Amino acid sequence: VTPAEARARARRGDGDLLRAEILSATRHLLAETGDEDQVSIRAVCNSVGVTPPSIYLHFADKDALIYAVCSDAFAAFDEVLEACDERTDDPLEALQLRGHAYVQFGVEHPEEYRILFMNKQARSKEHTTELVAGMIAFNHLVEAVRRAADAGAIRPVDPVLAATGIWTAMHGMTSLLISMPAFPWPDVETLVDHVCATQLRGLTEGHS
Amino acid sequence: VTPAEARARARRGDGDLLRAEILSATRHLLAETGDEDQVSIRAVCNSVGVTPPSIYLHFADKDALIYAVCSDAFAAFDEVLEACDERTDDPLEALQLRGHAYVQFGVEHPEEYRILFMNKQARSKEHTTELVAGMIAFNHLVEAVRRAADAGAIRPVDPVLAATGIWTAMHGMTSLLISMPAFPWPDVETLVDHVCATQLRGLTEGHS
DNA sequence: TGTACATCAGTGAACGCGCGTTCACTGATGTAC
DNA sequence: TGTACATCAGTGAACGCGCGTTCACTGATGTAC
Repeated sequence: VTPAEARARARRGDGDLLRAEILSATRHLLAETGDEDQVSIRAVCNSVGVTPPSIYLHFADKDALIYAVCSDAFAAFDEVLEACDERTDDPLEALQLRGHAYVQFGVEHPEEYRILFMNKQARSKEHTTELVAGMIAFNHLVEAVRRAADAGAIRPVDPVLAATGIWTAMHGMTSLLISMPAFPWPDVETLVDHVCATQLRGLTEGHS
Repeated sequence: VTPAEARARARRGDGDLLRAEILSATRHLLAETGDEDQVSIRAVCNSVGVTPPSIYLHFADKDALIYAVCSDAFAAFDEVLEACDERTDDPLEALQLRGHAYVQFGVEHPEEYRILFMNKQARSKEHTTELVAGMIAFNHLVEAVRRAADAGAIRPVDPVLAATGIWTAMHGMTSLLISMPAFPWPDVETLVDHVCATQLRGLTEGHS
């Protein structure tokens, strides 16, 4: 990736520069290889142009490195989703926009998405922190659903249950698009439109 | 697991007995550890009470072993889903039953489900075969949707698109229940009911 | 202005580990004569 | 009925690999006097 030689040693107070470079290289490796298993300490070092032990000057261990990447990704994800609320005044349309943005983010950052949501087991110690970040994003969706319910746009269902349903439906498309690229998918936009529309129609039916 | 000593060498024509034992041990290891990465050739051998090279008398390589397990799981999965059609005459209820059965299978066989649908990359050469098995199961769902449409139970949507939507919605619940056990899930039955009902109501709306 | 010294950002080499796989073999089982 | 032999189910030991991590170190950078 990055030529392994380019890097010069940082100046005295600038040790943290390497930290940023390591994070960026890890992100790029994840995106390029599309496989968390290929993102080894050694591969990251090689791409930064540095030796393995130097990682440990900046991260406690490999988990801490991966976690830092994911935590950034989670924040970016939540930001993208929250931005949807600014793009419309119609709470129903806002939910639809969120759906599209969700799937799009996953498809564009498949390996980060995989780590965030398709991970096996927990990322041990940091697990709780990661879950908290996830709960914040999830609660934003619950609020968006509540706004739709308050506006009378959908039936007065339990917003948490409805949000869970919407989330799982969006995740289903996203994760399968990532995992099974060989499946004869319909056009992605068409699929997302259909699922969002069906989901929202199902939440609206019997009402206004 | 199985005591590593119990096994006696097979009789002359009974070499295939070991094959069955290996498959069964692999399945149990997957279920118990809940982690494909922990299912190594060595772990399987240890659990069967046999040495590593003997695996290669029965399987070309590790991929072939894992593939054999998955292929069995896929067949069992499809069978469970198809059985739902026998349990009712109402095509809409049949779809609902399929949904419940789908999620239940995944939750009860998380690691097989993970390998079948949450796998990273393809399982190389066998990939095509696996995809074919998946397509057969998927086409069964398409037919179930078509029956519902023909009976007038849902709007005359494109059955492939509708089936894809249903599949992704069921997969979304299943895979997240597997990946994120720490999330404060609502009662699983309630969730599945809600998502199935919403999905089907969305497909019915505007129609009878 | 010059020099001794502490600090800091990294390095080089090695550790132990478990993995999939291969190779030459062993020894019980059944068969041919 | 007895024995030589081919076959088959497995073994024991080793291979090379890449991994995360640790340890003692180096040498440039800045600071104190």
